[in-house]
Amino acid sequence: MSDRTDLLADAAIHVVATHGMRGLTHRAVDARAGVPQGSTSAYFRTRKALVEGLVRRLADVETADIDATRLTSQTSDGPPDLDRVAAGVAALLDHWLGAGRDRSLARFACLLEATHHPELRTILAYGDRPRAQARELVAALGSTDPERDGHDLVSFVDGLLFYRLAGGGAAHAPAPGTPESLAELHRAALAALTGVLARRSPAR
Amino acid sequence: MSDRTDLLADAAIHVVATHGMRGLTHRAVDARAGVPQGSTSAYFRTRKALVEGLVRRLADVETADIDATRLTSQTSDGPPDLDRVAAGVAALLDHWLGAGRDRSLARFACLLEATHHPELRTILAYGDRPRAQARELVAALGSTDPERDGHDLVSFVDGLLFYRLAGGGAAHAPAPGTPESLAELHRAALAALTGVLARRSPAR
DNA sequence: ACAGCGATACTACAGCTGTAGAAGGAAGGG
DNA sequence: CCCTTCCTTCTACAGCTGTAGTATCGCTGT
Repeated sequence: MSDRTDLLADAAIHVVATHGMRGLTHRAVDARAGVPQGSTSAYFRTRKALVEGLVRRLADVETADIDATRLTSQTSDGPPDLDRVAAGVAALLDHWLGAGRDRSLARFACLLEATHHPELRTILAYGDRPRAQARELVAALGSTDPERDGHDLVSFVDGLLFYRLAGGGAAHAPAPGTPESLAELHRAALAALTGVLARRSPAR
Repeated sequence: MSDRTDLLADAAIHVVATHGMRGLTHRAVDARAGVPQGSTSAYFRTRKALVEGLVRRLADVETADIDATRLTSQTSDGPPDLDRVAAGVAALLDHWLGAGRDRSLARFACLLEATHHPELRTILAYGDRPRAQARELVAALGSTDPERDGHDLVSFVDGLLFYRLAGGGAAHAPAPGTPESLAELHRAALAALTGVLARRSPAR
């Protein structure tokens, strides 16, 4: 994929994050990317192609993000520890809420879209990386059924993310990037992990 | 609100569920509702009004749903029991995945939309009923901080719902309405409750 | 220098969408 | 019986969107 393609796809992600799928038009992307009108239309001849390009880019960037955050082997000395894992999850969540906010919003929008466009779904699975990591994580923490527990963990974490992005009031939502946010997310992540792993040990 | 308005709003909900926010046009609603072209445009003069009508209807119907499912005092004899509460949550989830699927999808789409339209957010809070119930629930189960725990519970449950509607593969997803589905959801709900309440008792 | 070529930029146009206003028609009061 | 009033249906139209075709530019190798 060329340089221009990525630039446009990134602009498209921002457009979706700020104006929703409805706002995603060739011209809006041109405007956002600061390129002459018609460029997006030239690179992505149809709207379907544009959406697919956007999703593909999303998958690329977020997969890299996830890989960069080695949750388990982070400072690989010592045995896996619930608290440390929760801190890792919290850091990732904080990133998705702060710097990665646009991408998170775009991702949720695309997931919804994927409901009636199965081909998007497979791209948005991110090569199974999130779930693989979740499995790895719960397995390391002693899960008796990593497949199921990993699945649950991902769903809880995504729920947390969605809820803070678009759901509840701002009651329990300190600004991302701050220590308070990290502490809050750490607590919530711990709750998620605890619930998921409850059938192994009665938790701390 | 008149009879016609509700009919149109319901059609709009279905349109959003099947074609996304992007597919929500006056004419698409006309078609879906089986009314002559122009009707929707007459009842909801602008698109903004249409979306607001849709959201208001969503709030009405779903609030009724929630109120109908008295999770706590359901067969109010006996003390509140984690397992029984989980069963109640599972029943609600199953309803949202099955009969209420369209409404759930529309709700998520609107929540995303509400990110840049705050006035929708307040309507979609459903008069705080879901969170109030969650608070009530965790309080009855002995939470030391019902506000926070209720918040977490709602986010976990919504995550579960989103994930099964639009997220993961069909691995752990039996058809709604079946006993398997209820059992699966019961298990997941129990995990959510356990995690949220972990700091009170080390759970069953 | 220049022909060829790929990448980029521009333009055209058909169809869709949002919106408003006019026309038609049933219900109720006098 | 007719007039008024409200509800419903129809029509018009401006602007936006998706798409494809044409023009322009800059580089490459010869």
